[in-house]
Amino acid sequence: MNRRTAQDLQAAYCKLFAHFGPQHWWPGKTPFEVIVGAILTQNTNWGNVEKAIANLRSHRLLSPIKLKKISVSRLAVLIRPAGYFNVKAKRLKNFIDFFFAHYNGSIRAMSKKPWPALRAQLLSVNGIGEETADSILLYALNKPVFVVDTYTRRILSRHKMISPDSDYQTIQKLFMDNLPCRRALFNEYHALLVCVGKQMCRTNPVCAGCPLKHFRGVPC
DNA sequence: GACCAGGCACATC
DNA sequence: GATGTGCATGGT
Repeated sequence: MNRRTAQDLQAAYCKLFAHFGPQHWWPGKTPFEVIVGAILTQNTNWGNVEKAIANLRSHRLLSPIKLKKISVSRLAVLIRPAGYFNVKAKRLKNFIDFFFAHYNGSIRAMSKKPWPALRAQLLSVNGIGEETADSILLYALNKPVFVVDTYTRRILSRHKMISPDSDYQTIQKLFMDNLPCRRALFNEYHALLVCVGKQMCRTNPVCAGCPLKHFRGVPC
């Protein structure tokens, strides 16, 4: 653990939490719905994902067994609003196949697997990368794993806590080595980073009202 | 009409 | 190993 880094990460968290308050993530009704959302939200606005999930719900398809039975082409039509619908339909199906092959479609059974081993398994599924795997572990299965996304990288890079080309695991390790290993903290912190990231200007270095303004001597 | 959004896999060099 | 590209909708 690096004392300065730990202090900075904790200070940033406090600023974000004081400004935005609790985010109550992930916005999914069940662990399975969280997993579906994690795959559908890849490089996509969450609002579009909600439309796709609403379609699945209105057709009563938001269950492992129903998605197991549906064809990829019909699934693609239903998730169309989420974008990349052909790719994502295959990815959802890949996950479902994996889910039944290893855990008989049971969240409880999957959750019993030690998370480092489960993470490796998830990464072997075509269409599940590091962020999606970690989102599933943290938000669907309540494992103490930090999720790194575009916003996390952008914010830490701007405040000179990482170099812009740091890889996923380096950034994840920064958080996990320097914060208490608490699921609730990792959950809230990532949600808060997304929250501030959404309103952060990507070009203008000074954002009025940003809770991280001048954090570590950087305008915002 | 351009730009962007809570990535990932694959081809190419 | 690093870099580039395809995938696609909907909001601003």
